[in-house]
This record gives sequence, C-alpha cells and structure tokens, in this order.
Amino acid sequence: MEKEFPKPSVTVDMVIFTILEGELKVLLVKRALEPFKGRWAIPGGFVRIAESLEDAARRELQEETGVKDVYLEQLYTFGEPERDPRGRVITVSYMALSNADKINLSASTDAAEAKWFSVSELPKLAFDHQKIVSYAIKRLRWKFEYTSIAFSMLPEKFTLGQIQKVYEIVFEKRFDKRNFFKKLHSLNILNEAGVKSDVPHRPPMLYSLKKNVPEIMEIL
Amino acid sequence: MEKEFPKPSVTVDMVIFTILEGELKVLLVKRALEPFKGRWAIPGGFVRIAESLEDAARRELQEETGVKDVYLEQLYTFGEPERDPRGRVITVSYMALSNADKINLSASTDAAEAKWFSVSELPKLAFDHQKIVSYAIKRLRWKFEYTSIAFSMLPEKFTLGQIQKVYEIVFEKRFDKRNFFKKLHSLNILNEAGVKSDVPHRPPMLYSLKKNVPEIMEIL
DNA sequence: ACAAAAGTGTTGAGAGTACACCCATGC
DNA sequence: GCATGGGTGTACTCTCAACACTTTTGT
Repeated sequence: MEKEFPKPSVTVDMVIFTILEGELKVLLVKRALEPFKGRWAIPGGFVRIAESLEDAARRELQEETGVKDVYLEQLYTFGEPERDPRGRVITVSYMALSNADKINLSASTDAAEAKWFSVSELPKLAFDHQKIVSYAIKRLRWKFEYTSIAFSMLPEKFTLGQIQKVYEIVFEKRFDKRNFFKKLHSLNILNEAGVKSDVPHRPPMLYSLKKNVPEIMEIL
Repeated sequence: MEKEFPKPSVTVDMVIFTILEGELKVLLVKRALEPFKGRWAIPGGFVRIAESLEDAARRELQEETGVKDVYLEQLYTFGEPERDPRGRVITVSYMALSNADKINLSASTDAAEAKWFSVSELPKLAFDHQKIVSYAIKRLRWKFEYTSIAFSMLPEKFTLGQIQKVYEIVFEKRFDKRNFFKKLHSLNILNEAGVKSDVPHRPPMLYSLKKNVPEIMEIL
C-alpha cells in the first residue's frame, strides 16, 4: 500500500438477455472505433471515478437500452493483461435480464447500432466478449434452476404457459406441463391475477409473483 | 472509449481458509499503516500492471503464507466509491482453501503479524473486509455442497472420518456417518490408499481423490 | 477390560418423472 | 366443428433421512 503503481483502466461490460421470437437473445452493439472497429461487442464502458460498479452498469444499461429497472447481477471480473490491445483494462461483467416489451432500442442514444442476437447465432465478438457471454449463459441457466429470476423476463402478469416457455427456451428442452405446473404451485410463490381473455382458445389464468419471494429456492 | 477517465486503483484481497483446532479459520494480517493502522484485515495488495488478477492473488498468497498450490477462486468485485478512505480502490476478492499442514506462517516475509482467526470470533476488520469474509463463507458452504473442493483442505491421503469432520466444521452441524459414507461411495470419486495404522483404535482405511474429478457434482 | 473411532443395512417419506385426455374459447 | 393452447391425476422410481450395534486396535 506504500507506493503508487501504474493503474489499470476499469470498465463494466454487460450481457443483456431477453426472450424474443421464441429465442434467447443477447444485445450487441457495433463498435464505431478501433480496436475491433465494426465488430460486434457487448455494451459497456468505463467506470467513473465516483460511481459504484453497479451504478456504472445501470448507467450504461440505460444509455444502451433506455431501460431502468431490470434484474442486474455481477458475474465475474476479467483481467488478463492482454485482453484489450489498448492497454491494461480490467472489466467487471454483469448480466441483465429484461422483458423485451420494456425495451426500446431505437431510443438509445449511445450506440450507433444495437441489435438482438440469438445466443445460438452469435457473430464473432470483440475482445474476450465471447468468453463473457458464455460465462453469462452458464450463470443464467444455473440461476434459472435455483432461483426465481426467470420472472424478471416476463410482464407483471403472466400465464403458466409463458413461464414454461421461458424455461424451455433457456434450457433448450421441453418440460412436462403437469410436472412443471405442479412444481410451481408447490413453491407457493404465485398469486392468481385474473384471466387473460383476448386469446383464440380457452382463457388462461394469469398469475403474478408474490412479493418478497426469497431469491434462492430451488425452482426446478 | 474516447477520452481518458481518472483511473481507480485495483487490488486483490483474499480470504484464506483452513481447518485448525477443529474450527474453520481465516488468515488475517495486522495493518502496519494508516488507514486502519493496527486493525486486522484480510491479506491483499495492488495488482501490477502486467500481471493477471489470478497471478496477483497467487503472488500475494505466497508472500503472506509461503504456499503455492492451493485452491483459488475469484469471488466478487467490490467497488463502492467510499470503501477505501484513501481514494477509489476497487478490489477483486478471492478465496483460497488450504490444508493447514502446508502453511508456515512464520516464513512469511510480508506481514508483520499474521494470525488464524476462527470465523466465529473475528475481530473488527478494516475497510469492508467483514463483508468480503461473510461473502466468502457463504460461497464456501455453497461450493462444499455442490463440488469436491473440500478435499483441498485435506492431505493427499485421508480417512472418511476426516472428510466428515471437515464438512461438519464448515456447516456447523453433525452428519450421520452411514449416510455420509454411503453418499461418498456412490459418487465414485475415491480410491483406496492403504490403511492408517498409527492410531489408538481400529485402523481406518485411507482414501485419495481420483484424478480428473469434475468440479461440479452434487456432493451432499 | 476398557476406551475410541471404524465400519456397516434397512425402512419410510417425499420428490421427481413418465404419461393422456377433456375443456373453453375464437374463428 | 375445428384449431389452439389450457388445465388436470396417478403410479413408479429414486433419493434422502432416521436409526444402533459390532469390530479392531492401543493401553
């Protein structure tokens, strides 16, 4: 702690997930500058000197997507000396989950070009962003299994079918409807919230997530 | 990415666990300088400009404990602007697990005073180190439940009784011997490795961990 | 012989998994 | 009346938890 060392730069980078067109998507922005000019990258930026890491992540998130209240979770800090050709840049990565309806990409001011990509069809990414995205997908699956974060990708009121579909997309496999609903009911985390009646078939029950549901609780 | 921002400092701080005297212990060092002079803190230091985060952690670890090969895992990055009164310091925290036999505290060159503290009797810590230690304990328990990291706190050859004791210390509760051994056997991760014969009772079988055991695998 | 830890099976409860049919609505 | 997703129960398997006595050694 005695002497001054040359300092690295610190950034936050974010893997923003949503469900769109029946697929798990990640938001990418096209880099306008060197290095990796023209390549796709996950959104991020430098941490300001007086702002917390999470504040930096939320600020960047809002600049890119216009969204304020999303689930946000720190993932991992990547700090290989060679990860950025411009010099030493350590990045603290975050993942964000959002409900596609809330996001208005065109309103974003920052990035010249931002686009949703299916996780199964990602382009070549800048820096070590591929590694960050892979890590985020693992964490996402893990969290889906053990917590209720899935609900942050749904509107306030949702049907059981919608939840099941989100799980099926994230895990890339089908679940048995009866077992899935049985499990959800036994967890006792849902409130009934009317019925959805503008559908061309039997009107499904709507549910909302109970308040103060503890985060860790073994969903599947 | 356009302009230069004032840069924060980046440190690594480590929560080093071991089992000693039947208790879970954490290594603390007494701070020789302000701020928090005289307070206990977890060991750590600045990340050098050309070294990776993990290299920095291993270097500090060796300076403090003289130990090279330990289990090391990144935990979380703490970056509240006010966490260090000297200015903006972001710390990447790690946890290390070691087998007490391998550590020789007196050989450490760096810290004036280093001592093992039971996690149940920690003194007031410097900075936000209490938060880091609490986080590390949670992660430790979690990893014990789902992976085989416990074995890195044991010598190469160990008895079933020793493993069980480590689990009992970490979880602060007793397990049923038969169920515990049954579970371990069913995982098929142990090799028999002779018997321990210098004991004043029936000689227990020794075991060693199989090579290439996958890290995640539902232990308990 | 006694102290100390090692070793070993069975039973019951609960959770997970597999599986198929009828229902209510819009068109 | 037909297409579409909604909604529901039972049987089997497997895992987890509870539980007590005998064995082998050193002293």
